[in-house]
Amino acid sequence: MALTREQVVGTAVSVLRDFGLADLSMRRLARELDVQVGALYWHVKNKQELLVDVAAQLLGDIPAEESSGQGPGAGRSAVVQLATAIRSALVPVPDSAEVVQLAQSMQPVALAPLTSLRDLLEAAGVGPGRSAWAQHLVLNHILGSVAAEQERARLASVAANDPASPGGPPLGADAFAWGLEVILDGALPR
Amino acid sequence: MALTREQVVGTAVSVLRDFGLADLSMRRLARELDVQVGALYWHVKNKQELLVDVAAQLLGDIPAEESSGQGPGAGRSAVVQLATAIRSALVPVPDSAEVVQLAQSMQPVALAPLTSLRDLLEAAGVGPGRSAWAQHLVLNHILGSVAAEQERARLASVAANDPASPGGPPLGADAFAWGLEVILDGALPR
DNA sequence: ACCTGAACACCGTTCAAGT
DNA sequence: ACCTGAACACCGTTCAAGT
Repeated sequence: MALTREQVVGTAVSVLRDFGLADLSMRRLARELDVQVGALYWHVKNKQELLVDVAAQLLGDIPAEESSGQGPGAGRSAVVQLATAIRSALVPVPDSAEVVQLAQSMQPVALAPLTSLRDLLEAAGVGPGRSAWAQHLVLNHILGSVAAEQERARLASVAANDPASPGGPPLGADAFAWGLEVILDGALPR
Repeated sequence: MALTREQVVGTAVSVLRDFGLADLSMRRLARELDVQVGALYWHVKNKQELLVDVAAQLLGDIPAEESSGQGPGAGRSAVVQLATAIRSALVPVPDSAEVVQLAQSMQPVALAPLTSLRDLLEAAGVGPGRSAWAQHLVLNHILGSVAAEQERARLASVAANDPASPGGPPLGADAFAWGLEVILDGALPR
């Protein structure tokens, strides 16, 4: 049976999930699919385009809008919910922040949850001229937090039984939540 | 005359500045220095360690502390000043955000201006338990803004005379300043 | 339409051997 | 102490040729 683009993307996602971006090479992918490298280039233009699809799949399971009722603070809590969902989807996948950042810069509208984030921010009361800025502010916080947490995990697994702990205090879900509140406190009408 | 580590780092910085991270290979560096690749490894443990030094040099010219008087808002404006200085140092150097992020994750205390940023935030009134979180929040904003702006510049220079402008509204110094104010509004006592 | 085989032009890192 | 020469084990991408 013929190879499909979905198989290529799916295998790329699972290599990323299990081994990280450093191991996600076109040649490794071809080996995993029992195929020659050149075959991949019939289904995919190049590695960058493949990574855009990988990012889309990582964010694909996130509910699109989530209308969260009315009343004061409803818009704000919808933003918190979506941002937290994005973070949760990325945290378990190594180097996912890097992949999403690359995809976002190459195809600014290809990732639905990220444009949905901008809409929710606008609905929550950030000025219309500021919604793209606010979107980037929140997104940089998400991706930065995820990258930092994964880096910490990577160092911990390398250090293992190293008695000298690597300096920094633990960042995590609580640091992320705090930063998100700070941003929304400053960006939304109080 | 013998090659020095300073020469290696300095040449790496100038290749980064002129051609970007994709062109900053150990082999390219060796060619630029009229030397065999292996020679570099006598002066530098590996490429990652070299990039940490590159990041340090990029941030090296930034004034360390800048005591900005007393009175209300003095601490806050010192934070704004330092964050803006860091942004200004990185914006003209392609891929500098990536390099600094890598260096920061490998050697959390090696980059003086970044720890100085944390101290200023603490002095400006962010809770002592929150200063590391606030440092990361501001740093993610700086690096994310710089990366976005450089990516925009890269696309613009590739597109050149492409009539279809690439979607996103312009981000820049004003978007950065807005985001910084938002963060400080939320993080500092009002 | 879909894939193989093979090439092109690269990488980072190591290390015996030279001076 | 400092560097060369050469190798090892990789990369992404292209493309004639096969089926």
